[in-house]
Amino acid sequence: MGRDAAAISDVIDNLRRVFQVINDSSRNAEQATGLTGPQIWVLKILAGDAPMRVSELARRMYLRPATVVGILDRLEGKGMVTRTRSQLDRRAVDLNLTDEGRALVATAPGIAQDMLVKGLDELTDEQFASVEEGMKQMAHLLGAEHLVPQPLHTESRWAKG
Amino acid sequence: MGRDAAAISDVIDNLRRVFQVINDSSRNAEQATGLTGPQIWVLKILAGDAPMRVSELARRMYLRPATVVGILDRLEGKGMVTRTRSQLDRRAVDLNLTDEGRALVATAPGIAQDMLVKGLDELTDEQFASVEEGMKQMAHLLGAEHLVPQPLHTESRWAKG
DNA sequence: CCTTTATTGTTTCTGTGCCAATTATTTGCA
DNA sequence: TGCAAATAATTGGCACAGAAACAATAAAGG
Repeated sequence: MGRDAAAISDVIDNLRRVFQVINDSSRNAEQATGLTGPQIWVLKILAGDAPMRVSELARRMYLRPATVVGILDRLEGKGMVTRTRSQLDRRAVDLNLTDEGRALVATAPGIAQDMLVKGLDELTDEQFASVEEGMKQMAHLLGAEHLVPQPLHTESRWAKG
Repeated sequence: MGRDAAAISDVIDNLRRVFQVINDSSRNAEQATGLTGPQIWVLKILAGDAPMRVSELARRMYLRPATVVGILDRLEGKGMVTRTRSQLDRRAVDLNLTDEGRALVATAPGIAQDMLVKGLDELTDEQFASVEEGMKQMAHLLGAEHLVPQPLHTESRWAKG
């Protein structure tokens, strides 16, 4: 192989660091609010567009309804969210924030993607160009350019060679 | 903000794609072998350096011992791995592959990190330089460059703004 | 109208991941 | 030597995440 193994290792280490920061960010939010990352995520979405149905929430989070049901159970148990059977469609459930939920989401810290957006915005043109090109290459060499981007969030099982 | 929102969005979409490919890769391996990503990962590590202790395995996977114990339980149940109490240090456990485990790991598909390494190796110098610089920037703007890189693998709870 | 089909939310099961506490053993120091 | 501290693996509890199966309800079609 032509390329320096150490340089490749550096690239992958940096990818790992990106993961780690986003994980840590989620954990910090957890410490600060007593809620987990996914739970805060739900509150943020509902704060923007309540009432909302379970299926729509799941769609926005790129998760299965079965998964968000569990998260909603815990949020409901903590008094952050209410479930109301819809009058129009009795299969559906309308999700709403309680006052407490609204209060919490107002103080919840920004999460990793916010940092990413803000950080990218503050780069010089030259720096940004290298990030832009680098990520494009990374996606390309994994044959991933054609994929519809999925969430920055799902549980990732990264196997390591 | 000075930067084009669409360009930022593209960068983040590509990061998402990288995640997705690695997730999908893990799932494919799962389909092909009947074992999960972490389980295959354990076999690959043991195939390279058996016997090995639980703590060393956990260290290499950047996971907690408590976590790999569960994975080992399932692998042992499937007859892929053996646990033997060490003679030298009776607290420790020596892990080994069974013949079946060795056979399986030989046929298990390469996983995402393998693709990443191979792909990086095949880039032109110019392409590689942009990936290298781009990832460095990405880690930097998350304030992550000082971190000891953690696993490309742990469960990631990515909150999304 | 009434049967078929689709949608909605839920439950159950498996497999991760973390932390905190426990047990057994070894090490190291007074 | 003897006892405290460190270490190795495990256990139990919680929170996600996916897949599969399910009941209730709605929509569509003959």
